[in-house]
Amino acid sequence: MSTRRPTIRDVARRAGVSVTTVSHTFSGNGKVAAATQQRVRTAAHDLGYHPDVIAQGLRNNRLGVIALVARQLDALRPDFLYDVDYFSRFAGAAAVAALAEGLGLMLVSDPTGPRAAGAALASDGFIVTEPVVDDPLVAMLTSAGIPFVTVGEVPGRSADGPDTAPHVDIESGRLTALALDHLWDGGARRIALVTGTDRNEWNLRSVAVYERWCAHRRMTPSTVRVPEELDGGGHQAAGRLLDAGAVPDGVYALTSDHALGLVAGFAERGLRVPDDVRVVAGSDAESLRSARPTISSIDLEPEELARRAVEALAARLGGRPPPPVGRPVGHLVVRASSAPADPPGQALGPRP
Amino acid sequence: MSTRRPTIRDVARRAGVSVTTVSHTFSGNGKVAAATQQRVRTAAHDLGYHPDVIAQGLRNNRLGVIALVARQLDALRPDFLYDVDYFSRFAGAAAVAALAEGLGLMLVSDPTGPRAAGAALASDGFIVTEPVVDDPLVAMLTSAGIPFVTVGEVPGRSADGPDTAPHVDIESGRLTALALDHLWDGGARRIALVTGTDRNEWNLRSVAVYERWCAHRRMTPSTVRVPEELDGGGHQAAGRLLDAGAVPDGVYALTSDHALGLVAGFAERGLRVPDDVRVVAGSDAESLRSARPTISSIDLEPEELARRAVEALAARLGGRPPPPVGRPVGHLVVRASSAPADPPGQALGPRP
DNA sequence: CTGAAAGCGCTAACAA
DNA sequence: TTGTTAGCGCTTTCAG
Repeated sequence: MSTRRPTIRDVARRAGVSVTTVSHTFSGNGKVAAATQQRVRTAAHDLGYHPDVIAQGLRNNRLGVIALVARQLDALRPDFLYDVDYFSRFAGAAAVAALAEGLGLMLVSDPTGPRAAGAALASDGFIVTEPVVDDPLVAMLTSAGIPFVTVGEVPGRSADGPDTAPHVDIESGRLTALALDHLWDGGARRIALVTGTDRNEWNLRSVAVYERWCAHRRMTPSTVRVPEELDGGGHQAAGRLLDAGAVPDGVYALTSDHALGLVAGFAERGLRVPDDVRVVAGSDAESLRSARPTISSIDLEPEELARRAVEALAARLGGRPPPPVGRPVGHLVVRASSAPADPPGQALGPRP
Repeated sequence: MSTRRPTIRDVARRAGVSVTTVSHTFSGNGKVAAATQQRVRTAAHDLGYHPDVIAQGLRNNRLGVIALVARQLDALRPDFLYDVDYFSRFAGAAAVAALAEGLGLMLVSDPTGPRAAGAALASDGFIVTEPVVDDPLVAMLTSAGIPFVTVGEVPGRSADGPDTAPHVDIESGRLTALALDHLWDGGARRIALVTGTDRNEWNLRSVAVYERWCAHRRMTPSTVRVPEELDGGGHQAAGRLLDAGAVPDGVYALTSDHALGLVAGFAERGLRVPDDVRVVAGSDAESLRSARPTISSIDLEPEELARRAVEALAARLGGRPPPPVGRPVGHLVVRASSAPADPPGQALGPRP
C-alpha cells in the first residue's frame, strides 16, 4: 500500500521541468520564471510533495537541529531527574529560542555514553550544560569539530590557555558570594556548604569561592559533599553536619533537592529553620516555594541561560559573530528559611 | 584548518579494505573476519571516524528521531507557555522514554504552522498532544504517511469510521466525572465549568460529560469559555460567573492557570474558597500546591502518558504490535480548595 | 569473507 | 531561464 513518497523528480516530471528548476523554486536560489514556479508548486501540491529534509541535510551538511545534552538523563536512575525544575525550565526555553532561530531542539543523552541515541550526532551543534573536568563529550565535540556551547565553563580549561570553549556564564562566583553574604547579613557566623560531587564549574567554583570567603572572615570552612543524584542526600548532609560537632547556623546547599532534605533533616533533629539555622539553596524550584518553611534560593534564571546558549550556538552555526554578553544573570530569592520574619519571596540582585 | 571529517572511505583506505567491509564491521550486518574488524576499528579510531548519521538516515529512511509537537509553542505569545507543568513533565518523561528506545526526542512547533523549523519533518514519527477538530497536522501526517501517535483522541474522528488514529487515552470522560462527583460529594449543588476554547478532546469531552452529568442530576449547566492562552482568564471567568447571577458553589476549571486566577478572582470578590465555593482544577501544577488555599486538581500523570505515547510510536516504527493498554491513568488530588478541612494533598483513584 | 558499483533525494556547478 | 550531471556518505545487492 505504502506508495513511496514523491521525490523532486516526480514533481519535475509532472511539471514538465527539470529537477534543478524544482529545487530552485523551493530554495529560491536560482532564477525561475513566475509561471514556471506556479506550475511547479501546483505539481508539488498535487503530489503532496515535501522536500526530504534528510537528503537536504546530507547535501548541505546541516540539518537544522541542535541538541541539548541533558546530563540528568545519564544518572544511574534514568527515571529520576534531579534538579527537574532547572532542567525543564531550561529545555522549554531552549526549544522556544531554537524555534525562533528556525532550529529544532533535540533532547539527547551524552553521545559518548553507553545509552546514546545515535541520532544525537545528526545535530548541527550541541548545548552542553554543566560540563565537568576532562569532559569526554567536550573532548569528542572538539576533536570532531562539531560546534558547541557550554553552559558554565569547562572547569580546568581556562587555565590551560586561550582554548576556552565558548560558554554562557552562570556566574557561580558572584552568586555564591551573594548567598554567603546574605546568610552573613542575617547573622550567621558558622556557615557550612553542601555541595554535589560532579566536578563541574558550579560545584568547584562555589567551593573555591566559599573557602576564600571563609578565609577572609576567619571562619573555618565546613563542606559536606553529597552526590547530586542521591535521594535523601539532604537528610544525610544534615546528619553529618550535626554529628560533626560544630553545628552551623547557616547552610548554603547547592542543589534544591538537598536543600529540601536538609531542612527536613534539621527539623527531625529539633533544629528550627530559620531560627537556629538559616538555609539557602543554590538552585530554585517550585518545591522550595511550597516547602514549610519556604526555602530561599538562588534563581539561576535557566530561561535566560537557555536563550543565550541557543543564540550563541545559532550565531556560530550561521557564521555570525557571537552575541554581546548581557546583564548579569541569576539572583537571590529570599524566603522564610533565611529570614527572621516571613515576608513573601522577594528578589535581591538584578532582575529582568 | 577545518579538515573535513573522515568518511567511510578514509577508514577503508587506511585499513586497506573496501568500504563495504567498514560498513559491515560497524553495522554488524555481513560477516567480517575478526582480524579485519580489528584493523578497521583501529583505523576508525585513529582517524576519529564517526558514521554520518544523516547519510545513514538518507539511506535507511530512518533517522532515529521522533518529534514532540508542543502545541503550547504555537501560541500567540511564544514566550508564554501555558500549562507549563504539564508540558515540561511530559517532555522530560518523553525524552527519557525515547532514549530508552534508542531514539532522540525533538521538540518542534507545528510543522504546518508558519514558524515551522523545517527540521521537524526529518523525524521518523510524531507525537501530537491534544489534537483538535480537523487538525491540519493530523491531516498532513496522515496524507504524508508519516507515523504518529496522538495524546488524546482526534475529536470528531471516531464517529467517521474505523480510521481512528492511534492514540493514548487521556480518560477525559472518567476524570471529568471524578472531579464533578467529588464536588458533589462535598456538598456542591450548583457546579459550573470553566473550559478552554481549543477544540480538543479534553475540552470537548469534558463539556459533553459535564452537560450529561448535569442533566442526570437536574442541574442547570453553567459553562464559561476562556481561551487557554489568555493571561488572567481565570479572573475573567470568576467575574463572569458572579455577574451571571446564579453564583456557583463549585467550579471545575479545566486548566491550572485558570483555576488559579479563578480562586484569586473569587477572593477579590469576597467569596471564600472552599467555604463559599469549592474549586477543582483539571490539570495539576506546582503552583496549585503553593497557592493559598492549595488547589485540588486532576493529575493527568503526564509522565505516564508520555511513556505510553513513546512506546506506542516506537512500536509502530519498529513494526511491532502496539503495547497493551495499561491501567487507567490520571487521578484526583484533593487539596484545600475542595475540602472543608485542610489535610495535606491526598490522592483518590488509582495511583502508580 | 571481501570488493565494485548502484543508488537514497537533493543541490550546485556548469552548459545550453 | 532551464537542463545535465556529478556527487554528499552511506548501505546493499551481487560477484568474486
